[in-house]
Amino acid sequence: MEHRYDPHAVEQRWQARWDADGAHEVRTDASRPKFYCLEMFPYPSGRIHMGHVRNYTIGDVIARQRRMRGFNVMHPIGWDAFGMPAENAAIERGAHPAEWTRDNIAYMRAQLRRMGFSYDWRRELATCDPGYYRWEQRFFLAMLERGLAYRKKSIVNWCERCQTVLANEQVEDGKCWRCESSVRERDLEQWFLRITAYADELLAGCDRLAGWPEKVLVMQRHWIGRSVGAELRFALEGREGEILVFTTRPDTVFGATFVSLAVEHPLVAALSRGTAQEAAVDAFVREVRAKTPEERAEGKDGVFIGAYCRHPLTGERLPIYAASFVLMAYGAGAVMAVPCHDQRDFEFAGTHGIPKKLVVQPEGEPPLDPTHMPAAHEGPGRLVGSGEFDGLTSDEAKARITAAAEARGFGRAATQYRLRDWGVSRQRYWGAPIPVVYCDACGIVPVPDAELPVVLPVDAEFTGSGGSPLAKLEHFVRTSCPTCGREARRETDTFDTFMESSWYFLRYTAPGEAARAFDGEAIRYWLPVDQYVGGVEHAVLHLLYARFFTKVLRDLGEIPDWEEPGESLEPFGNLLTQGMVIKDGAKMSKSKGNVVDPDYLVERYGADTARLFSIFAAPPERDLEWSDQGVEGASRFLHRIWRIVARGRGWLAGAPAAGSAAPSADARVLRRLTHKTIARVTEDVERRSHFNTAVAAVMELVNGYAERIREEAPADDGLGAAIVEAVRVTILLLAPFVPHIASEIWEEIGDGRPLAAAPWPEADEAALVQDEVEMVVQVNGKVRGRFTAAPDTAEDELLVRALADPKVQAQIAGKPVRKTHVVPGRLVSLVV
RNA sequence: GCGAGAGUGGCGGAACUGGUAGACGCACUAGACUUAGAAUCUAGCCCGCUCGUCGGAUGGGGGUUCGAGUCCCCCCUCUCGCACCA
Repeated sequence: MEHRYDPHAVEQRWQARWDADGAHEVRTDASRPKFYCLEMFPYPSGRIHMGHVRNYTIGDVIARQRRMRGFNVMHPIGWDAFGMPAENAAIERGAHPAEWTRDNIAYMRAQLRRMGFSYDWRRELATCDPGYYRWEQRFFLAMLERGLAYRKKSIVNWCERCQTVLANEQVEDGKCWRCESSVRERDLEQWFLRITAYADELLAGCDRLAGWPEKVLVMQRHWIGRSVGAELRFALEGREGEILVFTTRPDTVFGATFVSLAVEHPLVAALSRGTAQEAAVDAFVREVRAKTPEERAEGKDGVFIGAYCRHPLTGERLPIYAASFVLMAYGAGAVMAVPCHDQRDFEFAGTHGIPKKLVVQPEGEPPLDPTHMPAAHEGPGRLVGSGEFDGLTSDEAKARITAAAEARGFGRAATQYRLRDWGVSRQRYWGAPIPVVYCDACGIVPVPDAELPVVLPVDAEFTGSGGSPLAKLEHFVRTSCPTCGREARRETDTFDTFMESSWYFLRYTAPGEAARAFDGEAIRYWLPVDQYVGGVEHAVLHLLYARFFTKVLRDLGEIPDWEEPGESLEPFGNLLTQGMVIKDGAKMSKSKGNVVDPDYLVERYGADTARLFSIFAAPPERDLEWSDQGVEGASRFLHRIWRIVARGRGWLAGAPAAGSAAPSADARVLRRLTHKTIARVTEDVERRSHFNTAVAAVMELVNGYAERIREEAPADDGLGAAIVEAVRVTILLLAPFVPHIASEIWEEIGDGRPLAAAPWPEADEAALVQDEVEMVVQVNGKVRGRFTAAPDTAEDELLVRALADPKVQAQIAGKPVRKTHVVPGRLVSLVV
């Protein structure tokens, strides 16, 4: 052991040793309990950033601690290697996306190794590898066969800058989630995955995810957005046909005084044609469709389309409007408008002079007057003006009116979701090719399994304009139809990269398998992921898609079901969403110029300091404010431990003296601190995931014995033994956080076994027992005195001792004590 | 607007089920060591004063309780998510 702590020498030495020993390689072993610890894999952007350091340190602490606990721990890493930055680099710098990605992976892999993360590197995978995405192509074709993948022309979110389509989840505030430019609507033929078919299971599964943050579950439930109501049909007046609407308020149907259609609704053009309104409707539709989604969200505009429909129950004539706020993509793209009981319809009716009809009267309130209501009444109540349904509560009426609609043939119960099917086509090069062929004679033809993978060709040109480079590659596009053999065209779109990240955690269980996607035995053993760690920004995107994919793969028979029969199959048992790394009040980003490079940290202080700082500065789920001085503090703590141990190495390394018959009070106090610390750290790491307080507890322990370690052993043998125990425990408890320095010190003063084989310490209950506890005496709620007593002192006795305190007597001042509370081991409370 | 979370020293943060508020770290102050500095060690470090085992203090106001940072009600501020989903 060197006199002075040299992090680089220590870290290189142990990293080399772990590699040589295959220390973190794991195999499926049914005889041992498993623990699957996973962090969200990185996009190989070039270099790791502090967010990665934090994310992967948290995961590594958990992985290493569970290993010490005896679990067979799988801790894998890989690369989310497809995506637009690689293509942009090609356009800007001429580097091929494949080379750019490969070089980035090489650099970042070296960075992760220098951090000392305990990955099983044999399981490493990159999603741009054809050996990976070929399975995805097969899953897609299986989905196609089952109708879970389909092609349709639809209005899509188009990002001009990225020249591609975006899923709804990738549009934030009307802007592209990656480049933040405005998104426009565009009509395109796209491939979709039928995630809506799994809406109910995805929703039900949320209730079983007890190990997820409530906030993420709330976001997912809201995103799925299940609403129960009815579909009702309103017959057109004077011609064949009807308007289908979805409503969650069938109880208010008698209050409908008009019907609103989305401007994209086919009946808008059809019904207005030839009427006096035709020109006005055309102009309005053009105006609205030219708007960006956020512009469109501003007002509640609309126009009468010159046609009427009939109320299904009263036969009344209702005008039909086209309205900007009605969404074609939700429900039937049409709504029955009930001004008195829906605020949007209320406002719309006001500006267009449409009558309002009250049909729900809130109970226990004076009757509402539709002509003087300041706002719609959207709450419940009893029905009025609704014929045979008058007097029913809203809830009763919902059921009765829906039943009536069904019986009379103008509607039925229906459920709608906010969730839309997942559009997976991207007009980009650097992604997995979609394995289908278009044949003039046979239509859409899947690429036969034997011809998979459809490999992404390397010889594309990257100009940055004119759409996908793949479409310009004749030798790729021109192919023959697998069915009829005639000339055909390949699909030139590639998959959304969220496809690859939706199943990588399954592939880690059998990374080298060339003949099949998964090994069922391995899946059954390792899944679900016991702890998943990643950024909250994926609360709906990645985490919803991955849950969906897991269920689909089960239904396709690709993976076994590891849950109880009838339960939703969930991939991630526990989820920890870590906060962002902040500097000067803002997220670290190149554009803000507030980035701290992990390489600099590791060079200057070493990986253990970088790890310790990112753990200690804040609890994991909260944002972490960067602090140069905080890093200094972390480094100082490691140097301090080194120094303390180096000072006492002469006697600390010897075998601990067996506990002498009657240890001194000093020794007992230190032993108690040691075992209290074990209990606290274990609780913080395993149950609370409060790694910052776990480290603080170890620091307290060190403070408790540091000054007693001199070059010479203390004269008190019992104390010497207690110190040796305390130091060893310190190193064991720190091992998951700062594994290099812990290994080095353990080699010097450990119990002879390698640290890798040392178990996590167990708190000794007997050592925790206190001889005496400090009792507090409160008078009228204020602390007025203290005394010490044995923890098992009787309550009567404690009361007597409390009253004997002169300070307490002074406060009581002869007044009668009206009430007493004794909490043994804590306090005596007196009221006068 | 709706939903979720959070407001504690100069700073990051502790206080888990109501029981000594401010653990741990940073910064700061004084002292020791040193030619000097760095490093290290020792002590102090919420505010106030009449310097006491004193008074006040966990965004503001009220309540429950012997006792509230913690529970309940009202208000203020901040962060995040969703925002015409019929």
